[in-house]
Amino acid sequence: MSWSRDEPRGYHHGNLREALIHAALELIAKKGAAGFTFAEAARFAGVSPAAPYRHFRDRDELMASVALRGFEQFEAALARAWDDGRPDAFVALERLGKAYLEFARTQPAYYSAMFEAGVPAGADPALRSAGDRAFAVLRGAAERLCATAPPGGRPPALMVALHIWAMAHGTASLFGRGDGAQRTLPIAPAELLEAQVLVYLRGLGVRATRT
Amino acid sequence: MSWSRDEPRGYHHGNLREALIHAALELIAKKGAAGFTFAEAARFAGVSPAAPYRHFRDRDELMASVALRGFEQFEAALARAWDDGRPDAFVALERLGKAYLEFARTQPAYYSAMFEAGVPAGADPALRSAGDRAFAVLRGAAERLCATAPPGGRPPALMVALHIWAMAHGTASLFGRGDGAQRTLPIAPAELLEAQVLVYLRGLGVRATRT
DNA sequence: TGTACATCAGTGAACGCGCGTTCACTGATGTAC
DNA sequence: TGTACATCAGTGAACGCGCGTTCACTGATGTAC
Repeated sequence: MSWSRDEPRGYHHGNLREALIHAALELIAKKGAAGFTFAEAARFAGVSPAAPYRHFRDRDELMASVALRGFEQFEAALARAWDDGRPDAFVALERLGKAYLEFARTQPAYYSAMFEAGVPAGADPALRSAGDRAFAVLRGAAERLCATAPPGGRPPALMVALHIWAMAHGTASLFGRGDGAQRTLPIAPAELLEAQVLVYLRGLGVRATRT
Repeated sequence: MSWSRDEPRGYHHGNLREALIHAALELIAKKGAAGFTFAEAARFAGVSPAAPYRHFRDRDELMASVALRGFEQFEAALARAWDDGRPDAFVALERLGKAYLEFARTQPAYYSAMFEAGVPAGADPALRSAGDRAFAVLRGAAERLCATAPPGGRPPALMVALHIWAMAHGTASLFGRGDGAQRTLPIAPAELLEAQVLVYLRGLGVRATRT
């Protein structure tokens, strides 16, 4: 980790924008999305309190950049897990669900910047489209699943995608966050989500090819 | 609304504790759980900044009281909707889902104090048990639903209750919050949740008696 | 290759502000007799 | 019924603090010639 202040550097930081985003992540992870200030991010990055203004209009813009970065990482993680539905859609979907929870658990700072910090999702077009791209992975998975249903009885893929999103997000934010303060369960969140999705798929009438 | 400062009053407020909780709600609703301060709550209630210390140790304790109150209201709303499973468990469950979303939509301040504001759910025993009582309504509903399944094929009620909670919470926090900043949908959140729960119940193998 | 200069990232000092918290106090309420 | 007194909710002034934001500045980088 080369973002903290102990690295020697010259007058110019070199990559302050990046460093501030990392500082924000670190601070959000440590103290929650609420307790993180512009000045503190500057201090963490080892620059004067005026320096961040060269890169972000204000705290909100920095927060939006964190959320944007988060959506990009999130999309990458989900796409990697989905792996274009290999070897089949059901196995891949299970990986997708696990990856969703894994992201929420290991990257709580990103996750709360994306979904909880009150960043206006619709306002910033870049942020919106990054969110859309992440959702597109779920959407693609839903389409593949729906295509396995008998013709005539195919559920609408968009609806299925939204349902899967709601199940994953609900499970993640109620039970699967990395930052403690959560309910304890007699079962791991990943298993809870997996069972839930299996029941749901059976209800949809698509057949899992798994044993 | 008799909690704001314009009401004349004597030296003693009479019900400052209550007024501060209402002030907190109002401010959370207006500016989010993050942007609400102890001093502002005092100002809103029309008392000096030192007065709240007679009733709450600090901002966190006030926040926890808001969450506690929220869980009580939430439990009442859910219990009212469930109405002990009348006329049958499936009709009552649909009402329950609608009531869940309705609460999240119309009481976003309570909802975020309960689930998002970082109030340590496990720490305060009163808070924890209020949360448990609210969950017990879902749990009871799940038991009634599971009882309609053929013996031998009954799913575990606790799991079903957690699944329903995750679906409702996921739908509410992604799509159904009253404070804007949310994704827009081609379908109302309540319908989305209803469809999701119906698919899920079919997957469980319990039969809806509805047409 | 060297020099002059434009650009711009980061400085550091300064400011006003509102917050959290404390303190000795004041005035209302209720209770003992 | 009236008086004395204990209790305690709320006052208001005060404090130190960190934040957000501005400003004229300084020093590093890179480019034109």
